[in-house]
Amino acid sequence: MPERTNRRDNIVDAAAHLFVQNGYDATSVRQIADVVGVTEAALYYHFKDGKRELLEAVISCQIPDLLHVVEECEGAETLQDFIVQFGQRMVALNPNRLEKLRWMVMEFPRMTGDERAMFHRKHLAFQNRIAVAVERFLGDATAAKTMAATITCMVFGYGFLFLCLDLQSVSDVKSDNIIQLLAQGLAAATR
Amino acid sequence: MPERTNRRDNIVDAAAHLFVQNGYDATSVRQIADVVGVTEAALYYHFKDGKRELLEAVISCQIPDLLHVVEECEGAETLQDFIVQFGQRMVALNPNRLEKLRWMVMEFPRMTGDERAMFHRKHLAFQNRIAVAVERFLGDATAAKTMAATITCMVFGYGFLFLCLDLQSVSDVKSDNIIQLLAQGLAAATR
DNA sequence: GTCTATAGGGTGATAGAC
DNA sequence: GTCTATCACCCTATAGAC
Repeated sequence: MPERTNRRDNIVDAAAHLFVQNGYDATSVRQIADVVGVTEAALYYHFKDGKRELLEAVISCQIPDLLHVVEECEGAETLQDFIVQFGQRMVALNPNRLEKLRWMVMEFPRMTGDERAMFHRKHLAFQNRIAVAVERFLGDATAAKTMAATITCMVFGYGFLFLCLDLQSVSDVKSDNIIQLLAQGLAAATR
Repeated sequence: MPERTNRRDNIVDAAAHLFVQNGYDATSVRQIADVVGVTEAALYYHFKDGKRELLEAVISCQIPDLLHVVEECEGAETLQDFIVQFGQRMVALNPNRLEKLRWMVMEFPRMTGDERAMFHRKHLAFQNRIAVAVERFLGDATAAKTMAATITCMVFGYGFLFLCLDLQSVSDVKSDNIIQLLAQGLAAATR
């Protein structure tokens, strides 16, 4: 394995881990080099533009891909069932998916236009996939888009508040109850 | 530690602004001192424990207070009306309220248990106030709590995705449509 | 490609004069 | 309370040997 792995990729992986864990500013190039097991100088050979180029590389490979979560729910037979399945799968996601998204929020102000556009493209693809999935229950494309946006706001809002900010440790409201209420409501709103 | 001098408050204000704007790590003590118009040494006289104590002071005065938003909606005559009013007021909030919350998410991992508890207390007060406000439409305290949690997830999710991550600039879904859909749905779910 | 060595500057923090 | 002067350390980045 050591022979076949690309050093550049190793560096990006290490940087990604440290950036997400401690933040870009709190992570030094030295720290990254230590984790990879090379010197700083070697690192600057691979990334001529230094730390910022490293950030760029990390951003483009750290945008979480969640399309598969939508796919897994496409067998649902009712809108209510779809929302429940989707919500439960999203909440059950590997916690480091959320860590990555938290980090995106954190670094967003320092991203370039291109980097932001990359994130937007990926997120819109996700949201559109949801819209397509729910359109068969609604029949109307515009309504489906609004529905998809509503569902994503809900799910990410829960993630940020209850998981990132650890509200779950002090609130007795359970995610299942929120999901049930939302699913029932949104289904009822379309009848 | 006698009373709070005026200077001390000036320092906290300057630090708060810089921390929220650029992040804790990217802000130097020197920078803060420059903005206030004193030297670093003077700053260390007021905050014996240095930069970390400064962060502590900033955290405790930066947790956004949103209770008044709930109060302003308490005249609503139906649940649907309440949600619409509340959602619109939240979206219309001064953008720097959201900046502060974004910053809380950013710095959360480095907060102490006490600092997190302070945030949790304040947020739960907010959420409970919503629960009390909607209880008259539901009659059931548990259902009101779930409803309050759902509404906050929705509103903060919109804030993070569409405002912090600027999804509004690339999505054609408008906040009003999301709010309307949610309000209609949640009202319908209780009938 | 990777190393050693080092430049050049910023950082948090302190001592002691006023 | 505020200053000047200074510390020891860490940072990003580069030059040149191997």
